[in-house]
Amino acid sequence: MKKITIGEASRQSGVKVPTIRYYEGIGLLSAPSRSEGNQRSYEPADISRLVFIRHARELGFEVDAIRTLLTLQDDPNQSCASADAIAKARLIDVEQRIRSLMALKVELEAMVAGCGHGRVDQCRVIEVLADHGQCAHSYH
Amino acid sequence: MKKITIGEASRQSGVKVPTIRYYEGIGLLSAPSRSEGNQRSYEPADISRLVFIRHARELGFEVDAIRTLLTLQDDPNQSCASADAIAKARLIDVEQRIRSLMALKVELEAMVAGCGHGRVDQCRVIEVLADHGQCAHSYH
DNA sequence: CTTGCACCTCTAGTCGCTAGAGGATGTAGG
DNA sequence: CCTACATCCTCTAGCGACTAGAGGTGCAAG
Repeated sequence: MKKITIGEASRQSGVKVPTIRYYEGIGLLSAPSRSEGNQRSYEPADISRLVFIRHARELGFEVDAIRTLLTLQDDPNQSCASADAIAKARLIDVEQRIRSLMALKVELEAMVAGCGHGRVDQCRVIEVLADHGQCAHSYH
Repeated sequence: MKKITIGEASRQSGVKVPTIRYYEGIGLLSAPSRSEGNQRSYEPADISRLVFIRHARELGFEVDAIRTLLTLQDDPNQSCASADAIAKARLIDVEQRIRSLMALKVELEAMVAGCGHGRVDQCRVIEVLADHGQCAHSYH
């Protein structure tokens, strides 16, 4: 039952101090009790919640999605269909992003390979950017 | 020498009208001449510049990087080493992003596959987020 | 001449934080 | 007990790259 300060909570959860306060402000984390001197005092459950949030953020889930996931976590009797849907949507998004980035990689490689370190008027980087028709791929 | 309105410039360049004004505001695009009635009047060169900007943005270049690329384009006597460096940095960034996203994809796939559409207390999505140790990869 | 769309400027909002000011509290050493 | 210093508090403003909306003007077709 020892009190966990915000700094300690930050160290244990890996979430920065101002970010913890920010999460409280937007209602992702409920306001903890306060010490005599008005300092936040966290409990182990809050640390778990912060780890959950951090992990979800690292996986690219938006704050709104995390809010939904957290309400699901709080009530384990619900169907997990929502959580499943959120994860699936995120997966589709990630797959799309990977495809775009792969195409982009090809294009950048061609740009860099084409650049002979001469003057700008022979530079493929500039040329490709100026004229979309030069693109290796026209995915965008 | 017909005047190109901002709407027409938008259609031809693929850059939205408010975004064109925004680019003017941040100095990416110089302020065009105005009509009698104070309406912006663009020239073909402006459209090219907008296409250049749009293309670079789609490739993920930041506005600051584009600013540099544009000054290079304006003065073709310079060495293209800067443009080359910008493109190379971007390539490295893209490769890193692809690696992260691939690892993330694996993790999301495991989550979604593990979800039996039952109740939340058996849901792998929630479980994995709550306990980092469950991760397929610990890259983050 | 009116209708209605496109244009104008300006401000404020988006997202997920991050930085800094200016002050209070808590703790360790002397 | 005093001082020094880290940590905490609240509040506001800033980031990047736009986007949305209010409130008003210009212009072209019917």
